[in-house]
Amino acid sequence: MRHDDLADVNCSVARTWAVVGERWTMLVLRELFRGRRRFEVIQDQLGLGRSVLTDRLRTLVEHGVVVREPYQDSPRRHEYRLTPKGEDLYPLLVAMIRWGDRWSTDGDPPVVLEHRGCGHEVDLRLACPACDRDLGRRDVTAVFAPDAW
Amino acid sequence: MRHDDLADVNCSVARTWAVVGERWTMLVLRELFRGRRRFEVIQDQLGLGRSVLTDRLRTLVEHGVVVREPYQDSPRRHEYRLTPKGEDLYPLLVAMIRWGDRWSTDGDPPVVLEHRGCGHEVDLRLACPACDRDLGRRDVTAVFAPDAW
DNA sequence: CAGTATCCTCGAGGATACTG
DNA sequence: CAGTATCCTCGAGGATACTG
Repeated sequence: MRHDDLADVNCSVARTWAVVGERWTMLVLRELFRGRRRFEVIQDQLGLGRSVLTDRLRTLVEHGVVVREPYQDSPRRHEYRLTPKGEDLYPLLVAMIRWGDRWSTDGDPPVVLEHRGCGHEVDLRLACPACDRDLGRRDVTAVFAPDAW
Repeated sequence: MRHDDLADVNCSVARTWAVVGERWTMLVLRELFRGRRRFEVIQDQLGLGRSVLTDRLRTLVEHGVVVREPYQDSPRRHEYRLTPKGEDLYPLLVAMIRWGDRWSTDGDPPVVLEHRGCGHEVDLRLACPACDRDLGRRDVTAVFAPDAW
């Protein structure tokens, strides 16, 4: 199965993977969440190939996760910003950061996500909006559609 | 940068990516979370190459995410199960499923995660354990270590 | 600065046959 | 059943030069 074919599969994991699963994509998104919006800044920070960055950004724009907008004329310059669909990837990014922080073996975590002001480390929780209760993994059932992969 | 080099970088996103970022890995984990533990079952379900599955499982074992355990003798057979470190990837999987469900354009979502019994769709929330409050993205500050990438 | 174009290499993964 | 071994192809990404 090719990478692009993942988008056509009836599986939420695979479809999300089709958008964010290519190499560098999550790192590019990390930069965008940090507020970095310029091609050159992101390329400098990550050190990936220029043509790769061009491709990743174009893919993100195609999927509606990022918009490319001019911020000056003559010469025309563009910047990249997250759409609401892109902002909604924040929990996914947080899940990755939290897991990496929790299980990386050596020393201090590279980044801590703090509740602004309060200073405590934020948590990611499974909850039921109806019962207004936190849930564990065993409290959750996955209900598959008949044609789900 | 090669895939394996991501593990050595001081970035929680990159380190997590070093474990789960290869193609098929998240799908293999999905199968394990569904309770499928046999090589043949997973290979049949996903249709990936046998040698690829061998490699992905070995990598997961090396990272301590999965254990390989005998479940019968003569002939010796093994099965794969998540360790606590692996179980802790559940929020990441849920984040992917929720995003895919929310933003995939066509028709019914392939899978819905329900609160067992209650039947409502579960939610993934950012919270502060100290204040016991739900947080939005703007309530969170990322504090980077001096040598963070 | 913000890209695009081109070239090159290496590795990823599919297919298949084989083993205990 | 649960893998390993081998072969082959294609694509991913690095490096570099070029453009407006």
